[in-house]
Amino acid sequence: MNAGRTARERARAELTQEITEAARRQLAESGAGALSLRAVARELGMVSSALYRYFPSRDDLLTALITAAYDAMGEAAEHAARGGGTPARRWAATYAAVRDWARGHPHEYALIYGSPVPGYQAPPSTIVPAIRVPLALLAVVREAYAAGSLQVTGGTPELPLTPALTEQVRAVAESVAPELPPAVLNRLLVAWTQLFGMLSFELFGQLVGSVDPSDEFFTHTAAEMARFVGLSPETPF
Amino acid sequence: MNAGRTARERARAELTQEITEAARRQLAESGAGALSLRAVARELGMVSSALYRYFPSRDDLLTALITAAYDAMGEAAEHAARGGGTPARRWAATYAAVRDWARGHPHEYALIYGSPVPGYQAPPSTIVPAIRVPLALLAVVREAYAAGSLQVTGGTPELPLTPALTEQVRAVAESVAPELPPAVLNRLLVAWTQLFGMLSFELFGQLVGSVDPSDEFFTHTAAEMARFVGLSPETPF
DNA sequence: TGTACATCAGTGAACGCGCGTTCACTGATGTAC
DNA sequence: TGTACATCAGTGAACGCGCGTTCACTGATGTAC
Repeated sequence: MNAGRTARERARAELTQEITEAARRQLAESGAGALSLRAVARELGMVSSALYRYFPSRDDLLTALITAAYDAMGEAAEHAARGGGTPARRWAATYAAVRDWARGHPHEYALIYGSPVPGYQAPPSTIVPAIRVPLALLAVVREAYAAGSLQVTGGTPELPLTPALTEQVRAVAESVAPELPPAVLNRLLVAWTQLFGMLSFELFGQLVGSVDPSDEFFTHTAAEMARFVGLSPETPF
Repeated sequence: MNAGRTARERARAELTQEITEAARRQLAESGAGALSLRAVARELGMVSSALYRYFPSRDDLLTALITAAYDAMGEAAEHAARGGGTPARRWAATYAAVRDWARGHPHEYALIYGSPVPGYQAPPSTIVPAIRVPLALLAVVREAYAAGSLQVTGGTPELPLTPALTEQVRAVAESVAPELPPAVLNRLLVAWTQLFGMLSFELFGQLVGSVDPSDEFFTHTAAEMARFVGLSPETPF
């Protein structure tokens, strides 16, 4: 029987959760600058050394936060990508979901897409949550491709990939979308980097004085990028 | 005569320069985490309080660094944009110059394009240096447009801007390129955000496991984006 | 050219602060017989 | 079911560290007459 063991373990699991939550809250409210083991302990009414029962070091707490942030954004993206309508519509919805999450959680966004935290090295376990957003976009493209509605060169005459780039992109495709032509996956990578460049510029204040507020710019660019990767606005799914 | 005044003032100017340089060096070598008034003073063999004769606070030193970083990158971009060849070639050269600078100065890049520094608010004086890169790209496009070699919709069928977006973009155009159609400037904004999204992803480690190293991807995307804004690869300038 | 005074650069000590981490400890929870 | 022991959570004090900023000061550089 593990009822006894469970009591202690349940408490442990709960408190681990509470610590992560408090840290997330502090990150969300005051930014990475205010995030520290001691501050988290203070918020929970514990002594700072007690946290070491749950996280062996500050970096492990950071990893938990980073993972949680990627997962939250990834989930929002996946949910939107699974929504209804044409592929172009779902593509745009995914863009919007990512932006909404980012604007709602600017400090968490900065933690994962801003400057690397000094002295911190993200462990490999963060890779899987980190690619949920691009995989959600990829899923939309794959379904359009499977349905035969994808315009492989996105309406633009072909600009051929070099052999080396083709090889690199093919290696990526192998593990995530073997059926997709490299040119398509390459364009998806371009769109992916554009999306987060646009978002970072908006959130980090780089757009002040140009397209700010950037709702219109964002929506239009989402549509433009949908077509760039080959999702034609006219094609119903 | 101001020889006397000059002696003191020259010393002052020199030391101000030395402080900025030491700070820049420390930022470049150890990142923003290691940057502090005290560390800079230490490197110069001064006592930390002495720096207050030159910078009223840490934030003013930060501003000097941010301005210097923007200017260095902007100068590299402008130089490349003024180079020879077709507009598409100069466009690509500008992309390459920006990337080279960023890779050569990752911590300075992170300072200006990464997460905002906690508690720091950039003063308006940083705007002018901050837009040197996009203005360099814009200059290339403007010349192509003036020469009549610009394909206004970049080879793709038109995706019309909404009235609100047109208005916003036109307002930007007014101050930097009144003759350019909003659609063109809008695409330039897309390219601009893509460029820095791609760069940040490369430098901040987001591309690990996909197109990394990203030389090929970067070069190809530069060409693709040149066409996206309407610079046809075939058109000599 | 010389003297009296004002300006300024740099010193050194101190302020109050917060940080991550270690360590010996108390007391509660769980386990084995 | 009851007792003896082991495990674990949380405490509180302390470690050594670095930070930005203030302040009264010394001594050098510059200025006015």
